[in-house]
Amino acid sequence: MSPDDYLAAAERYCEARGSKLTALRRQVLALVLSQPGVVKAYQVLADLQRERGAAAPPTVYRALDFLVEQGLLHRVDALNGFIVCPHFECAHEGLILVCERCGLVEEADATNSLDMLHQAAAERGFAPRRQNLVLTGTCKECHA
Amino acid sequence: MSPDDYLAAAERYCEARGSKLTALRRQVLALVLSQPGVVKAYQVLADLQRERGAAAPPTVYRALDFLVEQGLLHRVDALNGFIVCPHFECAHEGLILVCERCGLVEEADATNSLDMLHQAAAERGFAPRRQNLVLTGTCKECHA
DNA sequence: GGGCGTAATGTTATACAATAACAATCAGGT
DNA sequence: ACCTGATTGTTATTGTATAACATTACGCCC
Ligand SMILES: [Zn+2]
Ligand SMILES: [Zn+2]
Ligand SMILES: [Zn+2]
Ligand SMILES: [Zn+2]
Repeated sequence: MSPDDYLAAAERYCEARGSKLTALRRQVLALVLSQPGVVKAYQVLADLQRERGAAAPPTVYRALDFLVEQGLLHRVDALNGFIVCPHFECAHEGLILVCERCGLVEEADATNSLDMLHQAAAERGFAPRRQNLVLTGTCKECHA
Repeated sequence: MSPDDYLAAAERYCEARGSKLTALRRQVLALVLSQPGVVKAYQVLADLQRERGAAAPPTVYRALDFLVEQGLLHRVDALNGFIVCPHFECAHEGLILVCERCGLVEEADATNSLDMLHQAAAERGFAPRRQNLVLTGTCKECHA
């Protein structure tokens, strides 16, 4: 899906769920889309400053928080960064794979596998609400 | 296991695997042990400064990195913090449960469940080396 | 013991990440 | 026009982590 298509789909998605994808938020989303892999907040900030002239950290953090809230982005704690969710429409549980050789970051839809984890948590009386699962290793391309 | 017993076991463990648990590293480990739940680097730094008079961030970060490397601590990315591993002796895959009500952080040994995740990753040609898995929710005590 | 190489620690400075607090603006409803 | 709540702007600060280089401690060979 091209960035433009993604943006259009995101518009419709927010419209449908009653949240407002404002010009600023849309611009931030476009900036994230314009880069491959994981994107850092301060990188977005720098890009935004190039396009707008002035911007401060809260501006970009608020927009990123909104986008994560809507499910358009996922935050990757292990990297202090964000990735675009390729299938925000359908409810899903994310599993993030990080290649330590080439830096590739991809999202695997591992909904089934995660049931096991939730079960393991439930055995200890723990009720999970959200998750942040990262596997670090080597991707397909980088296998020695 | 008491902190003293833990420290003694850690000594033997490092000895056995040929790594050096120096006085500084041992002191940092003791400081982490002295606190419940998740511990932040700058908290350890403050404690260390109280005991030693002077210390800088690299000192505590290097010690923490060593302890994580040895498997005595786990880093919890989602919290920018560290927890003591209660069973560093046996190889295991960690799953960290974080209660958003009371702040409790515990480690569940979910080795079996994780096979599924690794399998999901393998299907994409990805070879996981290490992981950081966090579930956020409510613990047994905090269920409304 | 003296010299040597490596690992560990000390020191200073800086980079990177995130939020607090408050002001100004915008958009929709009455 | 007026009110209200959401969004954005602005300034300042706090928190997290590492770079770069100096110094010290330790094991080993001679
Ligand atoms: Zn996703
Ligand atoms: Zn790779
Ligand atoms: Zn553990
Ligand atoms: Zn709790």
